[in-house]
Amino acid sequence: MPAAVFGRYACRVSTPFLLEGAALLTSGKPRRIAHLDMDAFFASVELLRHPQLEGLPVVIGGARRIAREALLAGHGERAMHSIPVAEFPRLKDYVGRGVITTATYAARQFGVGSAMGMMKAARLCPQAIVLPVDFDEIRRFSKLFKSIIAELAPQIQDRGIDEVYVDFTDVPGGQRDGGRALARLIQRAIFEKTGLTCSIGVAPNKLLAKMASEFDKPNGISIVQESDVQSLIWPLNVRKINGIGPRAGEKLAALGIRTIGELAAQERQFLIGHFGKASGAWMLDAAWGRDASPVATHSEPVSMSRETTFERDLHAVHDKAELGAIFTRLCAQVAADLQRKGYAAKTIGIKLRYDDFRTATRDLTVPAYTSDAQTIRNIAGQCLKRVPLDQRLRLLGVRASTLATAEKLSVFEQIKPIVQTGRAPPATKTIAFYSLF
DNA sequence: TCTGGGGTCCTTTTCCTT
DNA sequence: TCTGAAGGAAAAGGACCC
Repeated sequence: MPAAVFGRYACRVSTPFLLEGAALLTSGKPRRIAHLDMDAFFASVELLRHPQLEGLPVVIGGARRIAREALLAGHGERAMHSIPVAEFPRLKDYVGRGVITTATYAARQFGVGSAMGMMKAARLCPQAIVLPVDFDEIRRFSKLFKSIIAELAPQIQDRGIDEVYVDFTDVPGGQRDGGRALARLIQRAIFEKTGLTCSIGVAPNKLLAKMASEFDKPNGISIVQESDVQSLIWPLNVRKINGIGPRAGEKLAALGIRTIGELAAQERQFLIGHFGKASGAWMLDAAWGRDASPVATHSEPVSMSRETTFERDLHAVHDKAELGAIFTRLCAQVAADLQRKGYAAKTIGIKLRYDDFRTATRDLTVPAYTSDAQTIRNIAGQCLKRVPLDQRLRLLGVRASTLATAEKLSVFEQIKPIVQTGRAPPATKTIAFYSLF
C-alpha cells in the first residue's frame, strides 16, 4: 500500500499524488504493452486443414448454406487433406444471403473482402472456393494460442477471437530490446505449436500497441516508443485509430481533418462540440498517443444475445407460425447460454430488422432476475407488442442484460428467507435486497 | 449491390421523482 | 394546486470492434 511507503505523511497527501508516487516507486521501468493479432486467422486455420488450397482464391462464410458435412460426404475426416480441389463448392454456385467472414490474399486480389455480401463477391470472383466457418475449430485454435501466450506472459486481456493485449512490463525479459525479445519468443512458440503466424506491436500503451501491430503484417514485430508518435503515428489517417470508424472518419473528413496529426492540432472544446464530451476528449488524447487504460485480465459480461437473419423476409401475420418458432428458439438459446455460464438477467430485450434494413429495439427491466426460457419468452413477448409489425422482417434477436452471477443470486436467495422468516417483514425490505444487484 | 452474429460503449430521449 | 427545474434510471438508437 502506498500508505506504508509514505509512512506518516500518507494521510496528508492527496490520492492522485499517492497513486503517482506509488507508480514511480514500484515500476522504475517503462510500461510495455503488446498487441498480438493473428494473421488472417479464419483463413489460416482453414488452410492448415486444406493445404492444397494454398495460393487459391478462397472465401470463408455462408455457413448455413454450405454444410461441411456435405462437403466431406464420402471422404471422411481422414481424407480431408486429399479432397480434390475440383470438388470444393464455388462462389458462382452460391445462392442466398450472407457475408464473407474472411478471404485469402489470392481472393482479395479480386476485390473480395471481409463483410462483403456473398452475392457481390460471387460477381467479382465467381471461381473462388467457398468454405463454411467452422467455429468449433476456430475456438479451439483461439484457446490454444492464448494458452501458449499465458505460459510466457500471464497478464493478458482478451480482445476477441484472434487478438489479445499482453502486459510485458513485469515479465522477465519483457523489457529487453524494447520488448522485441519477448515478442519474438511468443511468435515462435505460437508457430511451433499451431503452425499459425501473428503480428505483434509493442508500445507504452494499448492504443499505440494496437496501431504498432499493423505496421508489419504478416508475421512482423514493431516497437513504438512515446517519442515516435509524431513521426510514425501523426502521418496516418484518423481511421487507423482503434475506435474511429466509418462515421467518425467521414465526419472528421468533412471538418477537414484527415491525419492523426491534424486531429492532434484541434482544440479540445472544438472536438467535444462535434463529438460529445467523452468521445471528443478521448479523440484528442488518442491523437496524442495517450491511453492510460489497464490491461484488464478479467471482465464480466454485460449482455448475452442471440439473433438470426432469415433465409427470406418474414411477415408477422403471414408467417406467424414460423416467426413464433424462431422467437421461441432464440429465447431458449439465450436462457441456455445464461444457465451454462452461470448468469441471470433482469433486463430482456428484442431486436428486429425490417426488410429495408432499419433496426428497432425494445427492452424491459423486471424486478426479479431470471434465466428461465419461458419467463424470457414472456418478457420478450411484451417487448414485441411495443414495436410496429406491419413491415416484413429480415432479422430477429433476443437479448439479456443487467446480469448477475449465480453466486450473487444465491447470496440473495440466502438472505431472502432470513428476511421473510423475521417477524412481519415489511415488503420494502425485500425490495431493498433486490436493489442490491 | 447487399449488407452475419456476438459483443461493448456512448449519446440522446423519455419518464419519473423530488 | 400548479409549474418548472434538476437529476437519475431506463429505454432506444447507433457507432464500433472482431
